Amino acid sequence: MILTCRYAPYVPQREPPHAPGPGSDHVPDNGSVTGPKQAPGPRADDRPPPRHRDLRLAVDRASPVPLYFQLARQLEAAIESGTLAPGSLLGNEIELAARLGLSRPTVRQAIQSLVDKGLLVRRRGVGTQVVHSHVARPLELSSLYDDLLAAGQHPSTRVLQNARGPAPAAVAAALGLPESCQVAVVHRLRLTHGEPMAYLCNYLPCDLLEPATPELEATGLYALMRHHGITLHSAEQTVGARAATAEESRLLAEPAGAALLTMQRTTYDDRGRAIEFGSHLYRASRYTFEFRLLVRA
Amino acid sequence: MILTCRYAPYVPQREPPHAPGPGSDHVPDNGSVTGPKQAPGPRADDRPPPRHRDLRLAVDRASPVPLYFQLARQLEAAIESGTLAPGSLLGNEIELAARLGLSRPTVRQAIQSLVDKGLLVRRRGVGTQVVHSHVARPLELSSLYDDLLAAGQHPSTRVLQNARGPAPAAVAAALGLPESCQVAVVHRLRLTHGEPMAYLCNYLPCDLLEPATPELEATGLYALMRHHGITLHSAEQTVGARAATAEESRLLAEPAGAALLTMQRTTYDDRGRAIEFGSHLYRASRYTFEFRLLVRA
DNA sequence: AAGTGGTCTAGACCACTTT
DNA sequence: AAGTGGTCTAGACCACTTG
Repeated sequence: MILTCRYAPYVPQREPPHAPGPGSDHVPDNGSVTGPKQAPGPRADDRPPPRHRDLRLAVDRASPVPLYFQLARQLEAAIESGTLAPGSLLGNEIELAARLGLSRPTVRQAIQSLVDKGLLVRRRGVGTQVVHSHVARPLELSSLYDDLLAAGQHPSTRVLQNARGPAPAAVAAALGLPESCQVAVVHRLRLTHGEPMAYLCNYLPCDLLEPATPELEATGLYALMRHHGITLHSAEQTVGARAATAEESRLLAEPAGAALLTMQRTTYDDRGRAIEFGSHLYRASRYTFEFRLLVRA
Repeated sequence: MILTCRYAPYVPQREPPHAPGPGSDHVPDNGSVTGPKQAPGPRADDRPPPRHRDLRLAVDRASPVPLYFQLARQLEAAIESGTLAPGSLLGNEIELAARLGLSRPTVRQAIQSLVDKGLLVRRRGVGTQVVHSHVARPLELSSLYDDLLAAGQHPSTRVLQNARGPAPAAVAAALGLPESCQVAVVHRLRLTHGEPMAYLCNYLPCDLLEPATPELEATGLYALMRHHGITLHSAEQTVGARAATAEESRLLAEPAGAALLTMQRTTYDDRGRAIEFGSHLYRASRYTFEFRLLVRA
């Protein structure tokens, strides 16, 4: 997962016509007292980076996969495998294009997609190089959903409630529905290895989808919605923390008043309709939320 | 802020040559029991969307600002102001290009940047339309850093410790430094309106920067690093929750054992060097973390 | 069948960085 | 001065959606 903070393409020096000059692209400021989870590679130094002209690259024009995407995948694989070492230069775009028999814009599109992923860095007058620390991979795959369904976690779902009812005011507002409109109300307990992990309350407009309990127990809500032909587009999330109530601590098998990680989310489809509002509680003792933040200067 | 979950461009139907087909692009599955913060616009229906050919657009070729960026800004302004109503179609790219005297790729670049921001949606065979709910704006600006420094919050910083010391094992690992290497250790209390808000512990390689206490009290750590010529590139963050220790609750003026929001972060510069590790504690009673998630199908 | 976006080409000029 | 990425053009063909 990539959290892009702000957009601001290169702009020549005279005239600062819009906000995003240097000094306005922030990454949040954080910190406390526990340890990180893994060591990146050895510390990078400032030796002149090696060049790579001998990379084996080839595209298949008969394939239905877009050329730029084929190239991007090969470069990504080379970076992951270490063939393209961190810090090495990619060789200029024109040469790369010539070697592959592609046009420069196509090569640029491939490279740009990797820059967007944080695997490459482009510097004008210098070249394109592989980011030194390649910690990108593990984090790309991590997400709350993946964490819950991850291999070896043996996730399961217990449906506590699945009914139709009037939307609470806050939910109606989030979904853009009239007050007290009927919605599908789903309360679930998500377990891993049979242990409770999260308590999930979701609300869905009932003209869109009323999930069946067996479906809910067999899969995640999003997979279910996709299966019903809904195209997810975006979501707005708020993460916080609070102490568990008596009932919550009972449900989640936590001590009374334990710290819980909270998340509220409104999800939209590709037409911009709100299709779901969720209010979730995670056991902080077993759960964290990881992501990667990219600063686009 | 935009959290992009996964990349996978359009791929023709035969042959699923790589992972990201439908069904592999997930948004995390969340939820709990409080209310959302604001109502989006009225619920979108399925009326045929209006067309917009009468939008006033013009680019200035004498300006140093890239043409695609000028266009993107104008479109964004039109969306925000409501001139381009949610759901309205943009008119096809060719026509738009002709009207502006631009080439199609340039217009596409402008549109793509707004699609990346989540303001527009493109559908093949249909057209480009404005996302129905335009809640994007407020969330774009929100970030932990912005929240703390936001207008009206009167943020301030109290430096509790600013010294050089050996890196704890976990910190050394995160920064890619040898065990017990000397690092700059900074402990700060961040206040808003004179009230404690967060307790921030940061570690920096001392060959990079040793911040002066007055600097730390006058500004944020990132602004300070940028001021010293460091180019931020990316960060990896982990968000969680736990109960406060006795000392933490005292520092943050919270009751004993209160739930705190935790965040750990490693920041990298544009050469991939780890330039900072932070471990932060936020008062959950006053602080949440908001972001937007875009699903790229 | 018509209209849309998705991809691709083969050039071009400019701005920035380094030597 | 040389080399790099940043931007831009004017076309082209294809795949998908809708009527």
